[in-house]
Amino acid sequence: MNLEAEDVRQNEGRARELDAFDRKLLGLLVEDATRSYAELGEQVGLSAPAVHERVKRLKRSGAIHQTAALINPIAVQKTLLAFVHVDTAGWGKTPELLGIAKYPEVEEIHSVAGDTCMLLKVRTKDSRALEGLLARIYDVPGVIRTRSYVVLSTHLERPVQPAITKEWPAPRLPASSSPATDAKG
Amino acid sequence: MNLEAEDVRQNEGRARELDAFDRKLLGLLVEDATRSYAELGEQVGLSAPAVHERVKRLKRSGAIHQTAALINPIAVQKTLLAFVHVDTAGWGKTPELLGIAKYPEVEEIHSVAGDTCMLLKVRTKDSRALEGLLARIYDVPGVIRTRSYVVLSTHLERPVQPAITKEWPAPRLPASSSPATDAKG
DNA sequence: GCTTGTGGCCGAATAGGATTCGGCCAATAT
DNA sequence: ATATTGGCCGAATCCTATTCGGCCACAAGC
Repeated sequence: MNLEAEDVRQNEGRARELDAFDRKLLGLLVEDATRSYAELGEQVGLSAPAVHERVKRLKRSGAIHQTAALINPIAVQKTLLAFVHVDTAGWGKTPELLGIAKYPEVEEIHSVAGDTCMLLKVRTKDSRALEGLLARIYDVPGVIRTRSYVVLSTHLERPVQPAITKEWPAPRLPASSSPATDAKG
Repeated sequence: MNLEAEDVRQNEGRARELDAFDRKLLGLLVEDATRSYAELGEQVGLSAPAVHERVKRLKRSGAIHQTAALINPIAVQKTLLAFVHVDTAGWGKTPELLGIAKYPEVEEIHSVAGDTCMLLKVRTKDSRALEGLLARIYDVPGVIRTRSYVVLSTHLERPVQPAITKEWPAPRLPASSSPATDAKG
């Protein structure tokens, strides 16, 4: 789908605040992006064209940056998940390390504060492959050491959720109240 | 052939090996699940109905377990990403901790091997909210301590990739000290 | 070797949802 | 009070998903 040349108004950053409708739509689409506009409209109380318009805007503004099929790691032979902490000598070694993004086993690369410099999420076929990947990481100049946390079992793994907890219960008090997750209209 | 049993056939675990077509389709769909079957077919060299059939099978078998809209955390006010390591007293404290999954800020919960018991990926509005969440975690009986790694910047973050590195390059040998193995001019 | 059964592909036809189009209404600016 | 803008709705259109026969290749059986 190409944009009309006439109105090249790229209001990319122009995303005005999301309202309750947008939040709900995001929630539904994160859960299942194959829903029809008609069904979405039914859920939130809008017509299909109105929903279409909003979703288009959410995509245009970047609020939705991708619609992806999430695949079962087991099905593609990736049975080992690990988080790897990487310590580097000095600072600014980041660009070097980014080269490992070319391996499809690497899913995340973050710079973190704390006693480690970079944090990786990697998913490999087996421990042998993890070893191979670690070897590549050590090959990067400036890498001092790594610490790997191999995942034994995953209890929860989901995409970014649009909902936000408004009120955090006061600690220490075994509160009997509900978590009070999201805002609604 | 019992036709009346058409769809009751839950060959969930029956996923026979994925062939090259399936792999390619998975790759394309992870990248962008909104592509039409016609386009997918063009890319991999099959007709639209054939692709449809395969994708349906991939979903049925669980290879594709969800089709989701991936949203920009900034757009939903979640600017803080952190990984939290949780140490618990004893073993089997897991079920208790799973209760925090009710907070939409919690994206992942894993049991890991290493010097920590559980590993969480959490995304909150700000450090204040992270504090609130940590408080909830500490409220869980058996939680000894936590260590949080706050992400300063994310360089890569993507869903599970179907591709697998077939051959890991041999690690580079430390240059000077190598004996007379195979070095030549 | 030849036949039968099965799985998977294709092109064509149908059904269903995405997208477009006017028109209407409310809130804001003039 | 009136003009303007943004956003919604129902109806119409267009495109894509989905279905339907039929064809072909491969494997097991005679």
